[in-house]
Amino acid sequence: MIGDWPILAADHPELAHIPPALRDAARLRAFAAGDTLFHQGERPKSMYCILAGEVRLLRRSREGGEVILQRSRGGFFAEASLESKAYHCDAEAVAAGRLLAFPVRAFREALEGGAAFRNAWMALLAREVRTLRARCERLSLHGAEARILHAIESEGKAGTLVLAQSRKAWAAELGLTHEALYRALARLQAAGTLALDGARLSLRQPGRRL
Amino acid sequence: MIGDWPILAADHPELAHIPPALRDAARLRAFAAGDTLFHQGERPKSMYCILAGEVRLLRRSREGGEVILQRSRGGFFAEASLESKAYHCDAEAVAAGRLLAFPVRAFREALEGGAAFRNAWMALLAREVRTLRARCERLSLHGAEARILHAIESEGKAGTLVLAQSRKAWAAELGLTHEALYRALARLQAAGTLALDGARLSLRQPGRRL
DNA sequence: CCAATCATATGATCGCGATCATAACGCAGG
DNA sequence: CCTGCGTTATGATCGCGATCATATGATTGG
Repeated sequence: MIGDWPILAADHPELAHIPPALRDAARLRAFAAGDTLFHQGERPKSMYCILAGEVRLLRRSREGGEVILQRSRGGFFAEASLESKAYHCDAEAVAAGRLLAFPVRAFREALEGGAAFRNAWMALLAREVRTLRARCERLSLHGAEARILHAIESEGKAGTLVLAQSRKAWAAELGLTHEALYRALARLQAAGTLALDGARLSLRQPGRRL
Repeated sequence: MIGDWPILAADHPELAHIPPALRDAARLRAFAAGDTLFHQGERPKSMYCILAGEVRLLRRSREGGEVILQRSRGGFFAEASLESKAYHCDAEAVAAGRLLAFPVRAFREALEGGAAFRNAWMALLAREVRTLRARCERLSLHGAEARILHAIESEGKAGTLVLAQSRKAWAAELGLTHEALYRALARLQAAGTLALDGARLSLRQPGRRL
């Protein structure tokens, strides 16, 4: 049982609608880099929510091939394990951190039990789908500048995006090396397309005089 | 009201769990290339499921910038519109086709009304999230061959993937030009890594004698 | 308070994939 | 049957981003 829930929920909005019963069933756990959270083939016993650190879902083929299916640096992951009888991949921590483990049974009961939590969960999934689809479109653009502009227009508000992470980490999310990102940002700024102010990226509409 | 529902459901598995009441509220509609299904700012009145054709969700900025948020060639899209008060983007048809329109109100009532449909909907969203996350990881790989192998390992069964589309269309999904895909496939086949048989792509584990 | 580490740059080189061009092939429709 | 279109190829060229290297500023921790 977790004492400082309000503090947790403040930092992690996805926890906001967790009902008390499920909250009481949750367990806080720390993990180290290299830890394995679960193995392919096991039956899902918990639903996990990453609070800090980084976890990867990966599938190993017999020949040693390793395929990363997801990289999570926060929030729920492996949401489909709620319904599935067995994991289809391994979960390995890349960087130490903390997570919340919700027993699958309690999670399902919470979903059955209250419309509020259920709707919040469906909304969370639907938002995630929307974000991911936009990210896929962005990643299938060629050229660093196109991806940057796409990100600002699709994830920012009114042409302004405030980064919640380092530019280096953002580069990885954009499918670029950090060098390519730095250079593209410099080019866009030099061209007057973009205004940079720390974590704040603002589009400056061309042809608009100040 | 739609007469040939069983035929539709056979071709579109995502329709399998739609309850009778919602089924009766659905409307079948044809659209042409260039048609606009909805505009940014409008209140969502329907939940759409594409049966044929292609629809794009896009956001237009004042400066004429156009950002594609999603490209749908089948299945539900804009799932988040169930909860939101207004669309955040336009929906435009790129290729003529047909869609099912479910009134939002009826859809929500169906979700409230029966656990079976609700669970099927949540499972559908969770599966979509999983697929999309894997696709994002794939698109952030550099190199055509790496993306091909990732796709086979993550979407195929036992090292074999059967394409449901043309290779050219698959190239777009992999974020590659068709030329790059053809060449990479030829290279992988020449190297003995991959066996090609029409729409069938099979990994041949290196070192394994037949 | 200094050392270590990481983020932020920027330069030089090289390889891969985008792009443009051309061609064989299969398939559908007139 | 032949025509036309889309898919499957393959060749040649070029530009962008990956990679390796180096340097400075910021942050953290001992």
